[in-house]
Amino acid sequence: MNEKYVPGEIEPRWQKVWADSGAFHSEVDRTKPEYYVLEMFPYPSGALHMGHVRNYSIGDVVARFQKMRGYNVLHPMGWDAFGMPAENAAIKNKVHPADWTWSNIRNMRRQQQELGLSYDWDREVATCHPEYYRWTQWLFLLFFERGLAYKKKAAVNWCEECNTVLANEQVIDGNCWRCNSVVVKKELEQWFLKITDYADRLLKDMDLLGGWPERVRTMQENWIGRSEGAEFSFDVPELGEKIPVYTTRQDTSFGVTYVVLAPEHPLVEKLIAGKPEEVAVRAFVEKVRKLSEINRTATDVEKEGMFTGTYAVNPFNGEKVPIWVANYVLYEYGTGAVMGVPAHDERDWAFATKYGLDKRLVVQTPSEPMTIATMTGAYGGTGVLVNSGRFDGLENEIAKAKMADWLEEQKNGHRRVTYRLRDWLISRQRYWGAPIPIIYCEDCGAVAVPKEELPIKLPENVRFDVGAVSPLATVDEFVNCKCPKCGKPARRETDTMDTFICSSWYYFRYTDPRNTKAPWDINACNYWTPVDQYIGGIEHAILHLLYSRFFTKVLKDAGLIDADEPFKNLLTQGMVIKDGSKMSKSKGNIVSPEEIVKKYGADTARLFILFASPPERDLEWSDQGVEGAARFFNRLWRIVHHFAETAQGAPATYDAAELDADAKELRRALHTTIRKVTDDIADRFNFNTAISSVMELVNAMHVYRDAVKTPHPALIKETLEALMRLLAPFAPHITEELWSQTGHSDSVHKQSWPKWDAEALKTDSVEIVVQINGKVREKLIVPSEITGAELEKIALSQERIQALIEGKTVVKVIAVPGKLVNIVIK
RNA sequence: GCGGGCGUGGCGGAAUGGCAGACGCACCAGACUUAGGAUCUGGCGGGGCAACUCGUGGAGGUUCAAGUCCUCUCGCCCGCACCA
Repeated sequence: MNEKYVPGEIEPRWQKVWADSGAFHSEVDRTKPEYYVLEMFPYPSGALHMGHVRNYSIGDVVARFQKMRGYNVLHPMGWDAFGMPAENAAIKNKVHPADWTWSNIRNMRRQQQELGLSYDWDREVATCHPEYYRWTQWLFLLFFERGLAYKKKAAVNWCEECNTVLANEQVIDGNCWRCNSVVVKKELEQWFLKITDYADRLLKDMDLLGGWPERVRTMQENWIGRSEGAEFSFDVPELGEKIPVYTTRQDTSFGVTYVVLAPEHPLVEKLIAGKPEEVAVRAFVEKVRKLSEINRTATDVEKEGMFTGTYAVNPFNGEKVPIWVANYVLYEYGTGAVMGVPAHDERDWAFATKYGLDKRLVVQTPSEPMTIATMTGAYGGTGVLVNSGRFDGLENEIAKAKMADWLEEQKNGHRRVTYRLRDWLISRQRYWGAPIPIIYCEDCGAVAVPKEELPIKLPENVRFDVGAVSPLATVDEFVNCKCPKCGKPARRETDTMDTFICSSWYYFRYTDPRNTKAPWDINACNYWTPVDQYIGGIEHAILHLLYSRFFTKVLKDAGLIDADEPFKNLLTQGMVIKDGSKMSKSKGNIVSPEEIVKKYGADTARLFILFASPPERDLEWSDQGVEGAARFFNRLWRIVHHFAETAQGAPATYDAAELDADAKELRRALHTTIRKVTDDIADRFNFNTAISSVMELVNAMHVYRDAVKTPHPALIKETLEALMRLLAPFAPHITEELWSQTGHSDSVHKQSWPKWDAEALKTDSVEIVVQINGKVREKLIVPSEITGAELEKIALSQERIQALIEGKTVVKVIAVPGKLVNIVIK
């Protein structure tokens, strides 16, 4: 047997054995319960970083643990391989994006394999492979057929740096999610997916996501942003026009003192035509439109507006109110026009105050009546309606419903639900993505490419430095084609799809990755999905996780899957931090996983990462902590070797009742650990405490070693075997090696998860704390099965306790068997 | 502004309402050593010689008993944010 633990020798050897034997390959097996564990597939940027290592280490523990528990585990890995960095590399270094991407994949796959992760490599997918994006295109056509993909001209987000449009979800604080440069608005014709059709279901089905962190659910709820209100119109008699407004506070309609439009509103031109205000308003509109999204919408921006010179009529009371244009009204939300109720809306209050507009109180609090004169701001709370004609005296919540009813009766308006969520802009003016399979024909319009012609492959010889147009537009052989409907010469769509489309369905593809007839076999897919445990970073809380939910619902409607939701349970891992901030190249605080593996081994890297922090929390990297993990393995190695001979040939069973006190104690420690590790992994993913309890077990083995001359062979055998199995999901190599060295011919990873014996957890005696008024005053060792009444008697008879309660009145005694006695005295 | 989360030793972090600080790191002392950055043993929240006492951001409360439950409050992080 080897005297020293040399991970560099052990790890590659076992990795090869596992790969050669197909140890982690899985197939549909209906005799077993299935478990699908998935880590978010990476972008092949070049090399793994510690965040990846953390992500995969967590997933691997879950996968290996569930496998040992008897589940048929699906644990795949792949590549989110389309995207900008490959194209930027092409421009900068004159490498083809495909070459750059595939070489990165090779390198990162090797790094993953060196971590000993239990992936089924037979199921690997890469979104840039034609056999993958063929189905991305097929799915696009499915959306197109179902009326869920459409093209429209709109003011869209444009990143000057990336030379492409962005989805709303990809604009973070007014900046591009990728390159962080300022996003501008451009009027362009683009492809959208109708995610808004699913807004309500995306919201409602949040109930099915009990296994998701509260935080992520709330973020999605906020993003979808549902609000209930009413839409109705103000007449503009002099023009014969109507101005529809959207409000959630129709109960305050009698408090309207002005109406205000977004500068982009198409009615503005008509309203100002021929008025003295015309020139000034037009200049104002131009000024506002030029502002970037962030400058336009920040709450601290001063509210500015102008009177249009025209008036509108409030349908509730027939009153004439001035029509304004203001920078704080968003054209994209609601109807792009708002009723101004200064008394009951903070923004309106500020605006009315600034421009001297009227304020009228219509919701009153009868207990402490307010007046406009004494109010210092808008009142947004509940109350009773006043100054509201026939609605006077109603509770405002009731008035809301009554006034909506009235609008509907008058046919001048209706209830309306509005969402903040916008349709998903998915076309990109870039090369390295899945081409949108649409052909434009002069006669037939936008026509779907016939499915049998998929994939529409990316041409290889393309110039990438063409600026703000899609590189594909410059390739004539690609662009020119025939209309599938009428056969006339036609042009291909030259935009590619947002990479988030590719990643919205990859977890379904894993269930049947080599299917050439369909994106997946329905039966295989339904066997494995939904994903039982998904693991990844919080940065995808909205983007990827919302898009995937949307895709899943559409695919369910199309009959391609049974699941309502893609990911049953979600674990959002924390970041890896060093010196107080996230590891990044620019901060120069990167620790290379490859170097750590080289120096200490994969097991040590994994153990440290799992031990240092619970998975959801940020993890502070510590070189000394890694040393500690390595030290633990050396200690483990030595104690296993110390006992190996004792265990050799020991009987498989023994009579626990015959054990001496030291042996009993070791056995108790062992079974306590089995229970703790099992619960920690299964119930709460607290790998850090699971590992610490294994460390305690190893400490207990040292104590046993020092305490006895002749260790109990069968107990030692039981302990070693359980120890190896408990640690196997965390440290697959060293446990496999020690398992083999202690005379086992099969893999430790094929063993079943150890079970604890409840009988072994029992102790003959327990320590009881005796408190007086909640303060610990004495500790006793008593037989474990002692009752509360007996406990109380013993506690009170203690000399020390006697002395302390001398002369006082014992008010009450609480005795908790196995725990404590609390004596309350006065 | 709205929503979510987090505040515990020098550090990472433990604690079904029941001995606060498990486990590990760092540190200190000792052993073995020519040597140790290997290993082993012991110590390690503050104050106090001790008995004891204070201590989980702060202030109240519930309870025999609170890091844990409730109310208020302070600080930090994250998300959304002129969404009508």
